Amino acid sequence: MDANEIAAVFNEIAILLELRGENVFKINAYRKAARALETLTQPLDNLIAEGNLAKVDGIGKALLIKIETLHKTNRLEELEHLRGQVPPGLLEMLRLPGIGPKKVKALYEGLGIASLVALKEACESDQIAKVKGFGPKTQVNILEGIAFLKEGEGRVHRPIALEVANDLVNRLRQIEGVQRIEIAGSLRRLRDTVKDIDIVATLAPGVDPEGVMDVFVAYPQVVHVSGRGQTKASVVLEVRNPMMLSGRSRLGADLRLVAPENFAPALAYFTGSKEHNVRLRSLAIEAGYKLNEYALAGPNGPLDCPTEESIYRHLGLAWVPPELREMTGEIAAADPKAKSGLPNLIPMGALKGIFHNHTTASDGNASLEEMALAARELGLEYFGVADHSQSLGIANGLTPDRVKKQWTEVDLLNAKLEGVHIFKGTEVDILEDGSLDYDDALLAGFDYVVASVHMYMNQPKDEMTARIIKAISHPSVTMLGHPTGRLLLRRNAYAVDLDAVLAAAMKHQVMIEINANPWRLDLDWIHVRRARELGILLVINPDAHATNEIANIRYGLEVARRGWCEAEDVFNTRGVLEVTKHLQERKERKG
DNA sequence: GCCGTTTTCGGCCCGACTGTTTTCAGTCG
Repeated sequence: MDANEIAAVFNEIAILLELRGENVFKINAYRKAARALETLTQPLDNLIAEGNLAKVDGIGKALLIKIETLHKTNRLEELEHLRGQVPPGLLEMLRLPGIGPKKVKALYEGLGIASLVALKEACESDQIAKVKGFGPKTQVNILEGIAFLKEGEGRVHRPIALEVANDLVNRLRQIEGVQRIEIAGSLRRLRDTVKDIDIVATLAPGVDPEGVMDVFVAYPQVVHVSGRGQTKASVVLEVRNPMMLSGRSRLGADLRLVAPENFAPALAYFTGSKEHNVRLRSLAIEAGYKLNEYALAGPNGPLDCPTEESIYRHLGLAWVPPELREMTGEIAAADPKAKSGLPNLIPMGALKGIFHNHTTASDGNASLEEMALAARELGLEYFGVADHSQSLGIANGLTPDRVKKQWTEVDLLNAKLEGVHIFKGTEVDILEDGSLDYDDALLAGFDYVVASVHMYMNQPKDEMTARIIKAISHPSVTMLGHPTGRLLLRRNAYAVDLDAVLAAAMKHQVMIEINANPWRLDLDWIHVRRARELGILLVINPDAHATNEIANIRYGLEVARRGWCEAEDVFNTRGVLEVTKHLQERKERKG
């Protein structure tokens, strides 16, 4: 097993121990070790070979032996023993918001409930409220939680699906006779979560499709083959998913084999969205054609469509990038006669720096220097440090004294490092009443200020809205961090009137963050688009807590593209000189 | 289970919310 797989085992052990009511500090030790494994700076093999694993913080004698056992044998007796003692249904119950190990244990021991299905029935027949420690409110919350989980069921975050899809496609591409092969579907449209993987491929004439299908269904992560024919096969994959308590998730994958001349129509068809396709088909009919997954055909047979561009061209349209095919105005914009055409989308490598990042000073796991160097390594010109502010004790937020020490450190590093400039920032907490977690004098000393909500997320909508607007009205605030607080497939956005917030951001010339953490992606694309239309400047930030999280900016760029952004809509496409000038002028103006 | 110029036991980021109680346990970040 590699480090990530062992980390998943430790996380699973932690959950199982929790359900058994074990010592919480022991449980935390497993979690801490898992996190350490996930963020190793050296390969696990080397650490073991050189006997340096025990030097890693959080890994002691007992866990060292377990790591070595798992690494060597892929098995751990303790895990199997624990799995045998805890009904698997308890793990899914833990996914309910507001339900933790103690409550699950109480329900299991009190009513014998060991699955979400049984729990739902017990709620509906009013049994739960009778258990000690539970009441009518909890019963309602459980039912709402079950409904929420259902909604997200079967969807996985983009990086998880993308990793396995790329691997699968690379494997299929190596088969002799496979000519063109592409990922289609929502993955190609850059959606933040996906339900399944769609792959379209063509074979050279005379190649037997069976051989390709054999490889597809024999892919190691396939756990179920739900269909298999000459042109289409469907499987269910089991993939590693750190977001799930079990560490695993299932998602479907479809492979479609088409004749070479049908490739472009098939790719377009299976890319979707369904609504976009429906509109394209009706345009085809208006033009006297017929469009389906095989061809765009006229009265005299199929038209030559070797590329997607040619299909759109036959319909009198410019090619629409897949990420815009959501039937939100893209077809009208693709008309050459349209007043405003399709956007010139921000290129994937367009960012020159980042602003929202953490270091070991708060809750990051790399030093300021390590983070800045990692940014430089990725070709960025500047790195903004924005550690948490003092009230966020859980994240080791910085007191004013520690802020000033960090400023000194920044100055020293800027004198020393070449090729990367460090900006002094903070992720200051927006307190319950909308005031900020540092005084005005200190705030004025930063190059820029990211303001974010981390506490009191359950405020009523009008209070939350007023709170955020008050915060971004503060003259020192440069950008609003993760504006809605959502966690994809995990937690909904908090109640907030986002349009009112955007209007205030516009008024006060505050930037809005696209948080590129792939588990957040907050602001979402639809609101990115709205912000852009209002003329609000956006900023893409990784919210990195480790050096390897800086590369997450790609997911933020994808959201920006889905939100129709061009390079000029995003602040950090600007170079270090321009950014410095902008931040300075802004401070002088707001003074 | 980890960690230690507190060195082999006794701590382990901790404050606030929610829903249940009638002073608090469980959950969350």
